[in-house]
Amino acid sequence: MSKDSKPARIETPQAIRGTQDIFGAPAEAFVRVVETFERVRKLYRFRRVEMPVFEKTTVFSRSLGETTDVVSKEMYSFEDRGGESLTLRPEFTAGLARAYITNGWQQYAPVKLATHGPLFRYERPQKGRYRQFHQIDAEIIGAAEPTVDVELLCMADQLLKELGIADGVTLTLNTLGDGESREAWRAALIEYFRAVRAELSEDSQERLEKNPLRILDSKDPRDKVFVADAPMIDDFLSAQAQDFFAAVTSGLDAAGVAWQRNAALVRGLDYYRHTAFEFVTDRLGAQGTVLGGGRYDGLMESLGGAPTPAVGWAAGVERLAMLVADGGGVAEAPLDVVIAVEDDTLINLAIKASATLRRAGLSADMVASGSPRKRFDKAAKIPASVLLGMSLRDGVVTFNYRGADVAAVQALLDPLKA
RNA sequence: GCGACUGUAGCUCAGUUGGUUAGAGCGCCGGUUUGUGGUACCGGAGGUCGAGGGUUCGAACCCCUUCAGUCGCCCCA
Repeated sequence: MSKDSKPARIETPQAIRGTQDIFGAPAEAFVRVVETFERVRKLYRFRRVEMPVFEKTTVFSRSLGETTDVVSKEMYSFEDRGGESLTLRPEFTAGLARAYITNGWQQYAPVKLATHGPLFRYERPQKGRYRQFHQIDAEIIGAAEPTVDVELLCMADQLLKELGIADGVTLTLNTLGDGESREAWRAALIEYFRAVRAELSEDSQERLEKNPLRILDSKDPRDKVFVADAPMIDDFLSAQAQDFFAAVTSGLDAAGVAWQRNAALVRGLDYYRHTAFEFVTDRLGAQGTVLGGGRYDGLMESLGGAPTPAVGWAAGVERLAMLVADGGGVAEAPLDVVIAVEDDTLINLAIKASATLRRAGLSADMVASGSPRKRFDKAAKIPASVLLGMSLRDGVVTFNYRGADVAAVQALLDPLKA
């Protein structure tokens, strides 16, 4: 096309902020995470669920609490043509709870569920945080026993080990107690921090009103001074709550799952009870949590269902994939055979050879473009077990094999020359 | 929403106190070695220096605005 007849240049649309196009080694790491999750989840007999990526907004707003920042600013909500407010799912749990209720999954209770896929949050992107991101998710719904908390954590622990990233990751564990324990603790915390209010950071002064438990994991040194001596949940636990937590920790010990107590680990939402946990690392910058979850016995009621105990966790696939990639990574699988087509008259023969190899279960690719004399060198740069140069010499089709163990390939392809 | 840093070729990046026609490596295209060869050599295409405005005789470089990216804060279901 001449310069004169070139059409006016169209501006290429940009990708949406916070979305990613994953390709090559990072994509391999991504599927490694998902495939490992699928394998491990079957070992624990978690049942696969496929869920819609959007729900009525109320599914999330009721479960999260109408007034929180999370609901008001950080969800992708829109109206459909009928004027109904819909939201791209920002988490799995609420949708699974809705499905449990609307589909009558009580009949399967206690039921172990596993799913994975994209989630959407309207946030400023940074390392390990995207607007469209992906999680793997496991929930056990309809069981109140600490045994299932242990099983769920055990599965998470095995997953991280099988991904080969357990070394730099530690399980931090806490209990929020039952409803009364939690309320008593919360009241004590408010009283304690109110007394020193003026000396807290600006952010924490606001947290005192909106979300006092969050002061406990403030990063500001002005807050940390007081956090160290803040009331601990342990002083407010009922006997039953103590027993529950003891059963979880002793179960983890029995399963050989290492854990660390973190008395400052909290959840912002009111429906969380008892077990709360995060697997954390210092290798991902500010985003230290690799996998997190807890027991949410109060959630079902907030969606209009019968009181139903449940516990679950979710983990960011991108964050796990980054750890997998940092720890040696995952290369794209090398080819079995690469064919350099050094003469254009041999292209159909090469196509036939490729098809033969692939039908025999061998991966094959061919280099058939550009200067014929450079194709061999180009093919030689592609990692493959066998390199086959196809050329025409004095009118004779010549196959030249290089690499380790060419015999099997030769046996398949040499007959094609005739 | 706030802050810091960064935008130069398809990719990774140079580019001096502002001064001729903006460079390198890799990649891509073509050629040389008439060859059993992952090496080497020669040549070529490809850039409105993110965009817009300003200062200046002159801007990739200085100033303003804007867009985008990265990292952090807030938030973290």
